[in-house]
Amino acid sequence: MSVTREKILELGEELILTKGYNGFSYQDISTAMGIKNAAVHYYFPSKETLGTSILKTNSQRFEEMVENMQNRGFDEWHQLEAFMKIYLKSSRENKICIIGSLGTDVNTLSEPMQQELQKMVERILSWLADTLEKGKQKGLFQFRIPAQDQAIQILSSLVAGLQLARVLGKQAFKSIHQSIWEEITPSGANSSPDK
Amino acid sequence: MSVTREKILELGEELILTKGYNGFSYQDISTAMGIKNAAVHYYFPSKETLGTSILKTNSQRFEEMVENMQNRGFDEWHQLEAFMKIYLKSSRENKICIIGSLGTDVNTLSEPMQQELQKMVERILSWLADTLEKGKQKGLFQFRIPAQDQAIQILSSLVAGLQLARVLGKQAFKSIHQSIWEEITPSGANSSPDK
DNA sequence: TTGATTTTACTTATTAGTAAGTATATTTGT
DNA sequence: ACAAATATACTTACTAATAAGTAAAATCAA
Repeated sequence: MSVTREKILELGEELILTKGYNGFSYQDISTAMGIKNAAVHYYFPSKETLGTSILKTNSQRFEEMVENMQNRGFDEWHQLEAFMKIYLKSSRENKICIIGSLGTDVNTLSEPMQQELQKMVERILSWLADTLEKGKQKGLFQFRIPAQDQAIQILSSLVAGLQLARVLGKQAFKSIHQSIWEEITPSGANSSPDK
Repeated sequence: MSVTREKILELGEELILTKGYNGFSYQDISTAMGIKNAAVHYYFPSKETLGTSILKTNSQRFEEMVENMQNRGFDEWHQLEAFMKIYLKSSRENKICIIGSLGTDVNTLSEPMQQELQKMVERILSWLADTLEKGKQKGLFQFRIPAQDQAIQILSSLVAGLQLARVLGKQAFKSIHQSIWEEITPSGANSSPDK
């Protein structure tokens, strides 16, 4: 597709992750790209269509990652590691997660955006629960509560971890990242999460 | 103080928790109260002063709650229960936590607001870590990681739990609430968190 | 009547969004 | 092959609405 369109999507996403959905405008995008705001409207007639497209792009990226990992035969441990690495990268870049960002603004979003967001979160959670369950059966993970609950628990920690880290400093996220890993990894053994 | 001022603070807080800081305007407040927007500016000359006041009110409320509980001789278990009940109430009312809300918008906030937010989060975390540590020594709680890390872990779960619940439904928060309690409560024993 | 409170009536800036025009490719009919 | 038609990718130049914020006048309460 158009390189301009892709750049707008990219920038729009970055703005959601740094300033929040209601904290950025088409002007932010157009001036950053050296184009006019009407050009942004050309590709995305309304902010809602942009927001929905950004959500769909995210879902697609997630789907591709999962498919790719499964094709390459990643075990559940390495799949979870890859998932958590996304959040580590966000922390490094001082960004939050799109779920946490839009979770704050959800009441101000259009129905289509709300539905797209819900679909995305449900899909991630179902993959996460599934991965945890399978990994547990293989002895890669340990946890006592139902896999679905453990999945919600982990996702929450990651999502708010990034938000807290922006207030308290990056160490806060590192602590959360480590705690998650220590909790579900069989007693202290295993190789460290980072290689 | 003035009842109008108090009402503005209350409404402003509610708007932050439902629509986000960048998702509400002075118009929202004034029309809801049946006054003119200039009247809101009379009490809070700028949105920043309103935001900062809301944060300070929150901190104060937290401080009063803690002091009150300690005066009444609440043990650590009941103190944590009371703290978590704040979040249960928010979930019931479909509100998120001010930390999560402003955590999303932090980059668009003025320095004074950012600092006030940081102070508040640090204070809550230090109380939580302290309460967890003391409770652990009394055998009320169990956990393996450092109390400070456990505190961050719990706060993150609560904060994002509310955000996820708004997308997925209230059951999501209940699951998180229960998971936290199950994790730090000595093996299944103890009375249920809700009475 | 004095001070606190609130309204009236603005301003300035920014927002999302649009209508109409333009330059450059790309396609199509002959 | 060449011109006409058309689609693509924008810009120019707006609008209507809303944002935060202000100055001055009016009202109210002691």
